[in-house]
Amino acid sequence: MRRPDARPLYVQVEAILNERIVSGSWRSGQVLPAEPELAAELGVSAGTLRRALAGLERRHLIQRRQGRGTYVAQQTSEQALGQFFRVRNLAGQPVEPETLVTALVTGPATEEEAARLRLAPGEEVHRIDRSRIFEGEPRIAERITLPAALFPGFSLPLAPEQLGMEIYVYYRNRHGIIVVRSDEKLSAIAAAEPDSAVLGCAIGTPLLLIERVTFDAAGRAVEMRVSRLDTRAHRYAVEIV
Amino acid sequence: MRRPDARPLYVQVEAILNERIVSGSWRSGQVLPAEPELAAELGVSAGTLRRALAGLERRHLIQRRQGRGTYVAQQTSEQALGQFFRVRNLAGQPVEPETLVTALVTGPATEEEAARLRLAPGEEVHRIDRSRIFEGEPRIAERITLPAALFPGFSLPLAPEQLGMEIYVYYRNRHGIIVVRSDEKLSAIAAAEPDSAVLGCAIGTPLLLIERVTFDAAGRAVEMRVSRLDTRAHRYAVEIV
DNA sequence: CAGTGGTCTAGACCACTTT
DNA sequence: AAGTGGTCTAGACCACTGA
Repeated sequence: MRRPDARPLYVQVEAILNERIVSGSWRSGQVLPAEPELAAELGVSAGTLRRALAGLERRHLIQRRQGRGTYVAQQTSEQALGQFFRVRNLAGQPVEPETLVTALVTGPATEEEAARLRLAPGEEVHRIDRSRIFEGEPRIAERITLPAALFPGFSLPLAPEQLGMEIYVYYRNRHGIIVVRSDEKLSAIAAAEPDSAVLGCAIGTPLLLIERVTFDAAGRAVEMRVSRLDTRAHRYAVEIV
Repeated sequence: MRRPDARPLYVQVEAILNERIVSGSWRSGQVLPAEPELAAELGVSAGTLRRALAGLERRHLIQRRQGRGTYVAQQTSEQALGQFFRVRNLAGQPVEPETLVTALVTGPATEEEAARLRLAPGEEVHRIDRSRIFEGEPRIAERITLPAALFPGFSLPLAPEQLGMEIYVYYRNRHGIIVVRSDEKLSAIAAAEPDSAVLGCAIGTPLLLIERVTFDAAGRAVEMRVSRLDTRAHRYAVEIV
């Protein structure tokens, strides 16, 4: 293989395969060609291909299973990937909260949303407000903002109470959006009026504020999420993962 | 090489090298034997050895430099490793605070310290209280607890105001303590009296609380750190790294 | 059983650093 | 120039999966 490109071969191969996944040539859940076959097609040795695949696996873009094959990653649930903090109980077990979607609207991005998501002023976004409920008690108030251009038709099937976030994950898989990185910012704030209503806490209660922007394998900002956590009870531990 | 051990060879090799670093056979900053030499000594191929070295490098236990050699990792400053959150200003630049050590005492571990650090009841610990100062304003109040057994003679040169934490890093390197992992717990609390005095904020101000236990390459709990961050100003972003 | 990914080896050559 | 780690190849064999 001629190499005017200065990057190592395995890096180039990784980029090629990354592109196939991101562009949708290879769909979520699809099985890749066997290693010798792929190596022949790309004109590299098996070892070089394997090194590229290892990189993709480390970034959770593919899943390799001995004896079965290599698959494009599927993000079937929120805890698989794209969830960057986790709540555990004091025994150390992960706790899965219920989710209640309280609003789902589409409109032009605010100034802050546009800046964080790198959108042009006035571009449309979908906004999802939801609360997350632990043992019957709402502990997290959350707003998710998505660029409408990346999730076409997203807001049409409006039935927030029932659907939870399944459609969101579905759209992500359909549109080649595979989350690989997020920028996070932490702080503590006092609960204001709307938060206190959702979380059932007094105004002024200290809340853990997590502001997160998430990027996909193509480098696009695909989600902005602002979470307010009521950690009063100290029955749970919040960790960043 | 005979293999009653079920683990892959490269995993075994990695464990052997890990042990040499942890036990102090290879000191911090020391250069390792060249790859062909090491491979011959261990009776494995160069490829297998390189795979083991890659694992150690991923865990930051060694540093490889093309043309020069492979070195045991050196944790010369706190930001190198062993610091698990980072403060940035709004331009995204990392901000390095000043450090003021306010107390340095040695005594028996509290119940909580013993539990977190996995110590027997009554074992001695060193306790360091310090505040971290950004642009002249104290923003973090922090207590570091170290098992005295791992840091012998640590408290002897008592000059808290001047020394900062250099001695601590020095001791870590000397005693084969290389930090590789930490458990973290996040929450928000209201500032109590002592915090408000250190941080110069009103009682009740929301503070970001980070409780962290750090482990070294040998799996020992080597540090417990409780940090209270005043994020009021919102001139900084806190991220977990 | 055939087909897959996982391990391990041996050797050639390249790129970087220091003497 | 000599020595180091980095890349790339080719091929043998092992371990797992599913028909």
